[in-house]
Amino acid sequence: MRVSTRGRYGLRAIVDLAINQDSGPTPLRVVSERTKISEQYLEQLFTNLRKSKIVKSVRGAHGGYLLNNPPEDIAVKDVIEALEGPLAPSDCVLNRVCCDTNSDCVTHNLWVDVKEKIDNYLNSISIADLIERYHNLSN
Amino acid sequence: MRVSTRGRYGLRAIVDLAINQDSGPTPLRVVSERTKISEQYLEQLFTNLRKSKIVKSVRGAHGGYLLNNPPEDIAVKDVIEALEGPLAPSDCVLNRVCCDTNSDCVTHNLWVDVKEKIDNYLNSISIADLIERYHNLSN
DNA sequence: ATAAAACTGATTAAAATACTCAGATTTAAA
DNA sequence: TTTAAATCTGAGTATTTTAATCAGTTTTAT
Repeated sequence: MRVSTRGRYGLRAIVDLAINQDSGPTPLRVVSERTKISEQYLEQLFTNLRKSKIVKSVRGAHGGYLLNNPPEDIAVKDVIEALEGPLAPSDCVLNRVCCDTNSDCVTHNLWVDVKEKIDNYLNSISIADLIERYHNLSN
Repeated sequence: MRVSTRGRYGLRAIVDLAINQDSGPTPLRVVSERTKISEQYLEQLFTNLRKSKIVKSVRGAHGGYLLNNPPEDIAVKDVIEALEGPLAPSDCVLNRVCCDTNSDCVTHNLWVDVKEKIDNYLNSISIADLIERYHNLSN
């Protein structure tokens, strides 16, 4: 039940962008320095984030990435799904094929419910929430 | 965010045992026939289930496995943890090392909270619940 | 004795993950 | 108009994890 590095690193990168969004587009070189995530891996992740409209890019010199929406309007779930696809504790949650018994599976609805719980929670937390909660800890 | 086949198969096997618990110890050969899970893979899984006291074994001819507690008292979480270890969306939930930035990580508490949500839910559902809900569907 | 079963530990094949590499394209600024 | 900084693209690779098998040994009812 792990979230892969794609999702975890990508989320940290988006938080980094959010914290520094006032100073114009941020190049991945800078995100990489601050987060210690390799620039080339970030490039791969940002391809997905751009296609999912989480970020927009500015090409060429002095370019970089910007959040497409204010941090309050970006849910953690949006970021994770952009990078990993739909969350599924079991494949059967997506394709309905649970097991090889040719009967309805006793555990199918459990996995559907688990997905729903996680989806709801990750959808209820925004990037702004993450940053705010983090700041409150230091008080 | 997937539960591996260990957890998913193991859970189905435990449900199978629960449904047939009145007829004495069930050999894995029979569980294998009913669930279509390979007997050898089941053996591997039941080693963990026995060590975690979810099941008890009866060795020798006419032996097999029995649930160690009534299905009402076995939580789905117990079974999954026996087979996969503690659930952790990110390793940092278990070992506290989140990222390479040498500062507290903005996302750490998110993963702690996600673990807690899933743990609580899986702990609230018993094997008896699974079976009951399944039967209610067929009405 | 024999057969049925649990038990043990090693090994292997396949899939997923976590990256890196080698460039091509775009664009601000010197 | 060259240069450098950046995004963009698609492939390639090494590692790790997962899923499963294999080859036995031990226990016990009949």
